[in-house]
Amino acid sequence: MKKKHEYCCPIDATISLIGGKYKSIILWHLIGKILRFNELQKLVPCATAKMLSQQLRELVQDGLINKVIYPVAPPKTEYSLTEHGNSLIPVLDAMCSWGKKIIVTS
Amino acid sequence: MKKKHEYCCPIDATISLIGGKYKSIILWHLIGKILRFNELQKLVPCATAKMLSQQLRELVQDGLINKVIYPVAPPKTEYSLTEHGNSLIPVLDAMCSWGKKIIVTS
DNA sequence: CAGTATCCAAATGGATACTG
DNA sequence: CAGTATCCATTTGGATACTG
Repeated sequence: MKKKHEYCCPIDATISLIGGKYKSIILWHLIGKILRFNELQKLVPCATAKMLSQQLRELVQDGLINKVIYPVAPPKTEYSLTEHGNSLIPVLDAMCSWGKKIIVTS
Repeated sequence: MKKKHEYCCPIDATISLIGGKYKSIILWHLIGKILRFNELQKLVPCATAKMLSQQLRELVQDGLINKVIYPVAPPKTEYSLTEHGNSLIPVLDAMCSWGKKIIVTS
């Protein structure tokens, strides 16, 4: 997902940030919500814990989501969309609408 | 890009069809156009010929693009969006708009 | 022109076990 | 709870050479 060279087009830029296998799914679940790690695990059952934490880490690095760690026992973390992440909502909505159509069709 | 299990959400379904590294870029270039293989190669320089033909084949299989082979010498083929492919335009547009924004910002 | 074949390197992803 | 570490299998992707 990281590219050092220049993008060949705007779509390329978008894909390089949200093209990860589970990234758009994670972002979609975070729209208007604050979720903890195990809540995301339940919502994205197709991703293993390893994959989930990896993708979350990259999304944090790319400034699309916030991660807040509460220094309590047992550990508690919360993930939410940043402003930048919120700007993706139109993209996620379009993907979701199209996905719904092909699910009922198939 | 093929999944036998059920999708965990609509976004998942969309990703499984257009989540390939170059698929959305190819589709975007085909909006309102009919392009030949070598034209697509120039437009998507980040993809090798192998990758391009592979992704095109999958897109044809998934019913998103048409491939027309003209029985002439030298060989000539043309790729275009199907009706189903056209229904993706809102998704591609959203991805493109967002990509433009992050390119100027970065 | 429009690809395919082959070989190989790198990235991705899953299972299991473990930690603060 | 919220992860990380390790190992390993699969997938992806690039380079090069070749074909109808």
